Amino acid sequence: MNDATDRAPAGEAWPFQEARKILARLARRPKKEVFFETGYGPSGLPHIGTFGEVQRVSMVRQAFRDLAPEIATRLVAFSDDMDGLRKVPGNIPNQAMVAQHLGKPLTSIPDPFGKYESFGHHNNAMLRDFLDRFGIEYEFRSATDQYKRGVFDATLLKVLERHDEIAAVVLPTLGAERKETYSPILPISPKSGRVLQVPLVERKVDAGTVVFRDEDGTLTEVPVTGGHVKMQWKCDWAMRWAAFDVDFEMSGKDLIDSVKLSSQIVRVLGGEPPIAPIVELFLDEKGEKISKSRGNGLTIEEWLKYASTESLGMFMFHAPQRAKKLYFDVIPKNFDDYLGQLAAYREQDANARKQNPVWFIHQGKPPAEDVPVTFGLLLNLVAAANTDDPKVLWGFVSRYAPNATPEANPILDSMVGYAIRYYLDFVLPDKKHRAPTDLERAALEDLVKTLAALPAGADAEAIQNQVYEVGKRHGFTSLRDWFKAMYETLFGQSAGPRMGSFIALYGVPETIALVRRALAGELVGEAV
RNA sequence: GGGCGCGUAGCUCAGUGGUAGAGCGGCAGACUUUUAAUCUGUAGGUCCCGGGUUCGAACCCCGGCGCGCUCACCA
Repeated sequence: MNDATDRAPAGEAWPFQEARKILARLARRPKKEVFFETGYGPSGLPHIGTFGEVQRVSMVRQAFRDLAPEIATRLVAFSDDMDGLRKVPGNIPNQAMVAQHLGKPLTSIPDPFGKYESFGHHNNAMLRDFLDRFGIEYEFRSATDQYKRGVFDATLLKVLERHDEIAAVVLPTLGAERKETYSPILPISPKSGRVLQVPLVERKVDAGTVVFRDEDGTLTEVPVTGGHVKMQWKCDWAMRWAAFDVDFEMSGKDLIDSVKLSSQIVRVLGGEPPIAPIVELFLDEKGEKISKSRGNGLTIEEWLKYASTESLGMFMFHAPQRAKKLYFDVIPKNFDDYLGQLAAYREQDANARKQNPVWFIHQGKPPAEDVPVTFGLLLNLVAAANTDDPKVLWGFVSRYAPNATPEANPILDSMVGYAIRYYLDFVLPDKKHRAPTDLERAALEDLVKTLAALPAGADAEAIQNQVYEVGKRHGFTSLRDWFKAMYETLFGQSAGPRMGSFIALYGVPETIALVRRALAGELVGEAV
């Protein structure tokens, strides 16, 4: 139907390669709309892997829209909020209350935070807030809602009908103990509300019901439709694939076996598995898996504190099938890679642009801003300039890029903000002001007088000369020591900016005040 | 045990069949009447090993070696 599937140029960006697989799937199963799914477990808050998955899927969607603009697409963020709670998370309030509801669907447990209709609703809200921050276009669906509204009913009845075939697929993968009680259908107790992992006593295909022993031992019959049962999770996944006819869903390497199993199950249900690429996991600095509970690696909040969403997108774009270390040092590199690609984009033709990461990151519409300095340079600059004031930092930036302004260069302006946060968190804590020696004290007092005597509007060069003269007058063996003394007593660092430029930007009266504070001993021990 | 990934400069890594690269670090220099920054130049590789395919292989195939992750209970 579409010869696009036949031309997959070597070296083409991976989202296009995935999109072509979707086109091939469509050729086998023609339909009007393509369904992209990302799934979310109920436990825990969104993390960097969550973001990576949804952003990467968006990139494939972007490529697909380019290949087949006539076909509608839908990206569904699906929350498995009907899952029974197994253990109480350690990071929530009201643990005792939640503990009373173990085994129940998350949407049947009161919100321990007291804000939402249920714990599940709370987690869903967190997830949506999270996704909304990135401007990613998606549609949210709740498992509880979909089960109850009967969206899955037809497929659930098919599961009931083909129960034994599904069990035959799953059983060989289970341990001996679990085999005894296994059923892909988990009834929800009408009495306790808990999701039960119990053997089914009877399956009534015609009636669409199952019979099981409830927790109190009484034989109970419930329909498989309308949210009275929940599917065991691998089957749940497969059932969803079948019910929605999902075309594309990515997953981490830890789910390789689950993808295989669910693919088999979806075939039993008469469906076809989606294109389901496996991506590698994120590793920390030492090459170990990033885990929320261990708190290693980098969180998404940390990344976004020091760099932009787009730079994170750059990280996510590159080689998803490769394990990547995610720790602080990779941020500047990805930021600068992003800026480099953004600059290159403007010079590229239409074909080259579609291989450029920024085309995917910005959904085909990257900004046109010219960013004259790199993030790496800014990080150096902010440490050298020794300031947390954006105006001062901008002053230094202007020396490199005379025409840049915060208004005309919003990306650069945001970089200034990120650099300052970096300064506050990494540079400032290491600052240690020391008291001046007698020699230095005399020179600093001289500096105050000299600066005060300067004509109004003295430029950086003139100030620099005067600072230098002060050093000469006070017999430093090397003038290097004089400047070093100023950095150590005024800034708490052994290195600093060119003094003339700094004073011109920072202000002569302000500098005098700073020196006086150093002389009075007010800076010693500050900002540790 | 199964699966997946990785192995390229001192470090971190790009590089999917066509002259081995970048950043950082090193060294030398320029500029700045300090430093940092900036700029220029430069050194540094058995592309893990062995075979194969090819006119041509870091890249594709086969076989090794090494490192790491992951699954096997639950989701």
